[in-house]
Amino acid sequence: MATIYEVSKLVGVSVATVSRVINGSTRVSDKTRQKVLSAMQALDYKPNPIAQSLATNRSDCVGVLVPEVHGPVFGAMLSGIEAELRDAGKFTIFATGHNLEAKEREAIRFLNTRNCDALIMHVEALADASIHRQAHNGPPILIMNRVVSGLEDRCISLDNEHGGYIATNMLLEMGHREIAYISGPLAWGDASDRLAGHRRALKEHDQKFDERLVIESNFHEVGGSEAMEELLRRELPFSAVVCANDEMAAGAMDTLRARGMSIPDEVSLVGFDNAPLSRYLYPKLSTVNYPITEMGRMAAHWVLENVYGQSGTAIQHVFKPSLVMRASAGRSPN
Amino acid sequence: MATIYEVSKLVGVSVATVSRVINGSTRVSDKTRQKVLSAMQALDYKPNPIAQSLATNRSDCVGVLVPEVHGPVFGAMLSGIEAELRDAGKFTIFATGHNLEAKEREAIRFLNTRNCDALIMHVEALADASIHRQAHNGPPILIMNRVVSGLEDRCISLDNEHGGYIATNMLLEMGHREIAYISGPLAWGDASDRLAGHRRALKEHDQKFDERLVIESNFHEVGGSEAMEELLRRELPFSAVVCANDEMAAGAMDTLRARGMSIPDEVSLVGFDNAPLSRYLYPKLSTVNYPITEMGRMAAHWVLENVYGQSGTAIQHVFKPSLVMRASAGRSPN
DNA sequence: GAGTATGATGTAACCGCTTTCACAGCATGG
DNA sequence: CCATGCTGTGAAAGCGGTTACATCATACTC
Repeated sequence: MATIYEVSKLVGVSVATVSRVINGSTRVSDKTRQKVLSAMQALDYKPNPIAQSLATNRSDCVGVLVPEVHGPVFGAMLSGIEAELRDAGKFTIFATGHNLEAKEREAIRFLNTRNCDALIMHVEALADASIHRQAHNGPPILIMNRVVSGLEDRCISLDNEHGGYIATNMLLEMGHREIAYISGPLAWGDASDRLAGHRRALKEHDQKFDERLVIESNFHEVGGSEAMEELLRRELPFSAVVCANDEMAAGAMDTLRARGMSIPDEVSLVGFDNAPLSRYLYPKLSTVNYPITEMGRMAAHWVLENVYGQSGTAIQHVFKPSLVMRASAGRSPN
Repeated sequence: MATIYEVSKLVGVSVATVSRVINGSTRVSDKTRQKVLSAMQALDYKPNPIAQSLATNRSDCVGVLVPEVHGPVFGAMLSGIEAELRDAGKFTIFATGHNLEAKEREAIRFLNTRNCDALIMHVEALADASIHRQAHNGPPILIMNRVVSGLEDRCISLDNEHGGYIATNMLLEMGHREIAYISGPLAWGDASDRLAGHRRALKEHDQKFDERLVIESNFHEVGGSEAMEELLRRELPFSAVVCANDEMAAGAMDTLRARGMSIPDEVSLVGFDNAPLSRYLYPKLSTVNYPITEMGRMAAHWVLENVYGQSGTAIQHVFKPSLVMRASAGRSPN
């Protein structure tokens, strides 16, 4: 690889001048700039990004911390981030945290050693305090799907309460009255917000909330399946079930089918996330769309603006979910 | 951040000695090493990886080029690669190529500018010649899911022919005789290899191959759906269908259901990939497992061994797919 | 005990680029 | 005609490490 010295030698100027051309500094005469540019071309010169990083203390790398790479949500998020950053010539480097505090902490340390210019993180287990610490010591951070108080302007999240609301509201408007709810772990903000939305919808329709129709589960397929079994065991009437994510809805659907219950004729089912799997279920799952790819793009935008000083669109911190109607939810049989 | 100079000053040795301690060189006395280590600890010193890269001409970054991040296959692959590399302290940085030649080329150039120590790439559109060129000019490369002649030792791939064989073989052993086949684009090696396996199985069971029972489609759900419609339109008898991937099987399943045909009682269905969606379909899809995560891990292993000189397991270049029996395939009704 | 191999450490060049500061040359204004 | 202010450029000092080579004890050989 040619170096900046060879370019400067070929043109007969100093490396400083070549550097100025590379970085688009205005303080170079047009004639010199042209000569430098053609020399760069002739030598097929490309600045060494490592050396640039060392000199400028920037790495052009953005670290992304996700629970998992595969899986519907995070893959889509990474995808949005990468697309946006690459357009801007920045590199995405990622690590997985598996929703375990130790792993998340370790992943952050790992990314920190790389001198990332910014960190975009989706952490579940890490305490707010740790996030604050990272925010104050390390590079700028952006937090996905979580609102950390005191760092609201660093958070990009979904209005989960609204999502829970529109799911239940739709069912109510279709005539359902007894609506069961399979929740995620209520210690997690998104799960409890979704449930809160559900409760608000009930309240607005003057339906009283019955705790016995709520099962706290784990966001996994098997959990959804077991939760549905538990619901049936309780022998309370219900004509619809809201699941706090699509995977649990898939499990619930399995259980209902095993019992020979028809969806949506006997029981309507609504999921949350609009994950790819929701389209493959039978019947296709009505669900709440989680615009995770756009949220990823937005995160990248934030970084481009606030870290790399590129001006762009206004930042949207809170995204609104919307309903996706498919076959699994219908009018109440009553 | 503390630098190596501060450490050396605190201990009263030269930076060379500190560097030797960092890099585990043996030529340091135990006493000195201890002093240096505790000074490093005291100052919370971490070597600057950028500076190390500049000095050693290594970046500790491995570039990964995938068609997409989301989607079942590539997410899982990335996942395997990342897990393995991170354990070794190496960074994964990725770019997407979208199976378009221009994008793939551009992604490689992009990764090249980052001085990756190695490239792991899953490219579909790029011609063999371009791959050879990259192999000879850039950093070491590893090619996933494709066998490039002359670079066989740089390829990690699935025995697609075998996969096609076991799918059809299983159906034959269950008594099926007329077996239709929905293929991917035959211009792609994996698609044509799978079909070849199908034909070999037929031949070994003395069944003649009927071209009219084969539809070339596009690996997408809608394509599978349309292909199934076309098959039905041809009004040839068949009791089973092999689909060259799970997505097309999902589409085919939709069509069959829309026609009121029961699976597997009237038609058995087999997919390929063992993608997550295969478990969500109803009935759950019998399919051929594609051990993509392990293949990703293996790719990472190769890099660790051949680029970073870590010794490890033997490299397996060709992976064997295996059958995953679920509900969508049963005995022939005849 | 002189000669020599060996092991621990220091010196300084180097990796490729950025950036501060100095300075020459030239136009401007009084 | 001289002080002044710009412009374009170069010299050189970093950025934070690694490493070839030199140096100096020390241990070993005979």
